[in-house]
Amino acid sequence: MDYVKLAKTLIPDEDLLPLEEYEKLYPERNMERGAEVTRLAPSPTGFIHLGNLYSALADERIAHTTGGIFYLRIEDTDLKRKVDGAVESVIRSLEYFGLNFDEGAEIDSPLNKYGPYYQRQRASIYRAYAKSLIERGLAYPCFCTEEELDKVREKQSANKEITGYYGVYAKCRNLTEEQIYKNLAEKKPFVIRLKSQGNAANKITFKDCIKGEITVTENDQDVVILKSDGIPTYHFAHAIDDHFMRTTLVIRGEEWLSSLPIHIELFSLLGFRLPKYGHTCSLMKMDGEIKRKLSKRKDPELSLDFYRKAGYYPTAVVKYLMTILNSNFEEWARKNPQKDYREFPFSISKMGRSGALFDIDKLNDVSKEELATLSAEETYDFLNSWVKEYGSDGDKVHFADKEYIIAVLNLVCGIGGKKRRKDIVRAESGVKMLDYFFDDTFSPNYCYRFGGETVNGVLEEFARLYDPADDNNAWFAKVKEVASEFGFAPEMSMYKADPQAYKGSVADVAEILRIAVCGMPNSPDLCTVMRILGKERSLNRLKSGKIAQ
RNA sequence: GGCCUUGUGGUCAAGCGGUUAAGACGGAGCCCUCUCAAGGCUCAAUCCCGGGUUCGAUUCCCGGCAGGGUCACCA
Repeated sequence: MDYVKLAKTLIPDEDLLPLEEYEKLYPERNMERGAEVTRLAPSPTGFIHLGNLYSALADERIAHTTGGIFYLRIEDTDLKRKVDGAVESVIRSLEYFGLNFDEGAEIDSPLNKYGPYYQRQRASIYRAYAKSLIERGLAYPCFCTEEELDKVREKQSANKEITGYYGVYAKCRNLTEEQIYKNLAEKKPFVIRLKSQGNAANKITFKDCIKGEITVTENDQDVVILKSDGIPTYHFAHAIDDHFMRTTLVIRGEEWLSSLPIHIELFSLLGFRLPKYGHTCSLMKMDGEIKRKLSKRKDPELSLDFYRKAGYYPTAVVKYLMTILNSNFEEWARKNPQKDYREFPFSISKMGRSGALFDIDKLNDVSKEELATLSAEETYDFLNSWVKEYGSDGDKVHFADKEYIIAVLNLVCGIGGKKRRKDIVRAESGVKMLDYFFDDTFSPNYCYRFGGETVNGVLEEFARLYDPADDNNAWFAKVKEVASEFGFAPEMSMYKADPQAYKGSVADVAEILRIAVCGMPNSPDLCTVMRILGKERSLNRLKSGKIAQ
């Protein structure tokens, strides 16, 4: 068969360059030894999720700890799934979490010499190589319809055979020249399939950077490389792009492991050197008794918006991911509390081999610790940025008074004090816990454990004694005074020694005051709370906290 | 179902022939204390099962079992 003629007929494009030209156009990158080129290659189907961030973080860390390049390529070969604005969203999302691309789609960089970074714009490269494969007798047109393919698949699975287009099932592989041209003349749509040279009986061992040694069987499937619209499939585009973009390390989800043999064959037939691969495990979740992959549809915590809305500090999410990515990260971070996580010697070989359950408790802990490293000013800025985007109108008004909020934060967080409080886990709940510092959001739960006479008496008496000029000691002395007056033990030790002799202890008196002032039995240092609230507001609350009789 | 892959406390996990089997989160308790938070201390809890190999297996081999992934003109 005249393959050259066939190639020309099938791919008549005139804008294709000789293959060597592409090699010259996209030369090997000039980099230090050991520098890795990694990439994030999402399809613009919507919004990226935690799993994407997880693997992007690995990509980014490896590229940037080795002095390499981290770039963005858009896999938009399937236009049915395209969503507008997705690319911008990917970039902005990663940026929010502190990950930046060095080059790629929509990235303004002088490094953009390996583009275009949208696969749709790279059609001619793919077609040039597909054409060459046809010329070499390594690819052929296939006229099978989807219905025919479905039928074959059904038959195969009924016979418990391996499904797919291979061996005797590869009908179009052996079409004669006449049949091909006849089909072409009839304008039958066709795809270009790889004429696989492999044999499924052969095993190949492959070293994955994350999973270690794995054995796979050689590919014998005549996979589609060019779809009927002339656009390549993932497999073909992957081989071409990662070769010409000079990717050294492909990090991708483990769902790709099973198609690795296809890629190995493609790289080999195309004469490209195989990049290194690292297949990441997926983030899992417990669904009742079942452990399963985090799902876009079922699990809101997979969406990155979830973390923004909930007000997780972006670095906290990243650090949480780091703890899963490299389990020695936590220990390192503990030893180097002042260092940026970026200084951590990230290692791909330390990545886990099996899927980790997503652990929100752990995230909360990391987040709490992270927030506790911020100054009052920084905390304000973070909370304020959350309020601007997701807060209520009331929150916005509250946050306009920066001075007041800072005073509150200094107390709530114990900033500047000897003991740092770690109350704020994330912005949403953090902002909410500030509610009682404002009259319009103060919603008390008067859950007193004493009767009206006692409560009202304590409240009235304390209001009479209260002087905002008092320091903590003087303030507490007054609480004790009130305690004695109403039959409570002024010292805990006294109460413990003889509980029967008292109505309760100072702690109970403080609780009464706290419930009146804060609307709940727990709060940070009450004396300071009252000082922040101011005399008038404090006194009002002592008054309105009384039990109606 | 075929193929690939994984199995250490509830979770993330170190350890990779001999260990009192780290650490962190979560849980329980104690201390501190005007409450809460923080902090300090303590405790409970793990090598999937069965065979080998070996003086000795959590570590190596085989077989079960249980998870996970994948079998498209989607990526």
